[in-house]
Amino acid sequence: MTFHQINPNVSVDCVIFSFDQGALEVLLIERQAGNSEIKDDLMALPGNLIYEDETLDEAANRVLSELTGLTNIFLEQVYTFGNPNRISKQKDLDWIRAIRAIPEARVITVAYTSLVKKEKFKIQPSSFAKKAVWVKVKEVPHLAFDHNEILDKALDYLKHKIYLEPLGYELLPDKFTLAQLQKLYEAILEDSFDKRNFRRKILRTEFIVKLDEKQQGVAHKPAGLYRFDKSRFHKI
Amino acid sequence: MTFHQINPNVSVDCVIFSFDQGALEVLLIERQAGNSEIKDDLMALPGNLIYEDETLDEAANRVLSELTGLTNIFLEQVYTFGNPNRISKQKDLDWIRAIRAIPEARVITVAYTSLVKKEKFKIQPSSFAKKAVWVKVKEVPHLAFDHNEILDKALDYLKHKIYLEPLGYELLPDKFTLAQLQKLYEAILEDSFDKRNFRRKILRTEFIVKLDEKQQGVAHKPAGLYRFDKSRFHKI
DNA sequence: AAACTTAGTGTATTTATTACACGAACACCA
DNA sequence: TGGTGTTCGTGTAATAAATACACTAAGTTT
Repeated sequence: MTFHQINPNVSVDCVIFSFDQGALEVLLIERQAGNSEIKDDLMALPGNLIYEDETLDEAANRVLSELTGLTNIFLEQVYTFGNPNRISKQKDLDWIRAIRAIPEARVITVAYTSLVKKEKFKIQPSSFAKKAVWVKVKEVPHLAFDHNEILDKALDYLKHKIYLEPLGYELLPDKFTLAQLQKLYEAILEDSFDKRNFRRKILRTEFIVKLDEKQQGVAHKPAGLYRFDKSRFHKI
Repeated sequence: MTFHQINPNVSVDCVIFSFDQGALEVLLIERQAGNSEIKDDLMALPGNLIYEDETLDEAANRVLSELTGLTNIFLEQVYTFGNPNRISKQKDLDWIRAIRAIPEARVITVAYTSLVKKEKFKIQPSSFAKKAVWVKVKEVPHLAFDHNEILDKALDYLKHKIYLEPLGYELLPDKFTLAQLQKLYEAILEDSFDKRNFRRKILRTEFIVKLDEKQQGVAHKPAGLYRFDKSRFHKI
């Protein structure tokens, strides 16, 4: 175990999305002020101050892993939030005072985002995260700090990104139906599409390959299963 | 004059683009270490540490104005660079040592960008910028710190942005020809287009209005002049 | 075997993209 | 003043993409 110097002015926050039963979800922690007596009922994005000897990308990975147990996630930078009074709610001030070595330091935070297949990662909260939970994006409560604003920015980022990349690859199980994929697009873009047109458009891109397998155990005509072939991606 | 506390860990850098004679240009400063003896031949993006009591956006505006005289520019955040050894060239270290109160502090920098009509702004370098100059993007030399990387990121940002907004508005004179506009698109996207198709596409968007005026003093058939009507913008 | 539920498919219309060439208008010069 | 040089401005045909729209098929449940 080596020691790391903490930079008191810069933090990272992670906005991790997942997709389950037709709804986008985000990973939140219920923060806990170490061994202090602070009882804190605000949820937050996993985030923390960076070390002096790591890059921002590394910090995001480390912090995410420390707070939620998720490792080897491909995180992308979204935006940096640096309002001097982004920490101003009393609950936030109390929490900062309980947990930080230099509680009065101004902190600017760099937001990162990623998409994970929920079932492939076991979340194991640790350190000051009381627990980590998946919350439907549509049901996210009022969060700590400016974390609602950060979440909104990450959602905007997703909307752009889905035009550039086959995002489903990161969010859906390895084998999926076109109906699932369509629901994913609809959830991210907050829109709805005609089934036939969606299929034609998606299959034209050729990064989706039909398998010789069907859904099982559903009380209706079973859907065919597909998988991604990322190498064939061109553009949606 | 009020005093401001400087945050030693966070800076902003500004990537200001302009367009002249068919080429994109970027605003650079030739930095000078205050009253020190340091002779420094690297050019840099205008940038500096932030104050504790200003937002990042405000810092970008202040720093740009202090170093180049440009004021009231609409700056947008692009990306944040936080590699722990982004300051490692000897020239950069020397310069930092000459100019900064805490030269050993790790600095992460938030990059901002904007587009300006060159002829509308007089650049007036001040403080430690020896002078500020417009340099063609294609002819930018090796810059201080990681500023070439920052410039590249801002260029990528522009490429995306031009699909979403009528960028010419910010870069061209109030009255312009369609050939100028086409050259602008070609410069930003590093591509070339068929004249007829470009015109059809651009005019279809309806945010460009034909004026009852022509170019003057050119040794060929004069082109019609157009202006932007931003209110009509929909999408390219 | 009837009812229920979701899967899977085709066509016609409109709109966008691409590829491509020549006469018109002006300044300049001989 | 007429000829040369230069950029301007325009149309059409072919292909590709987007949109709007409804019924039968294949399973499970009762």
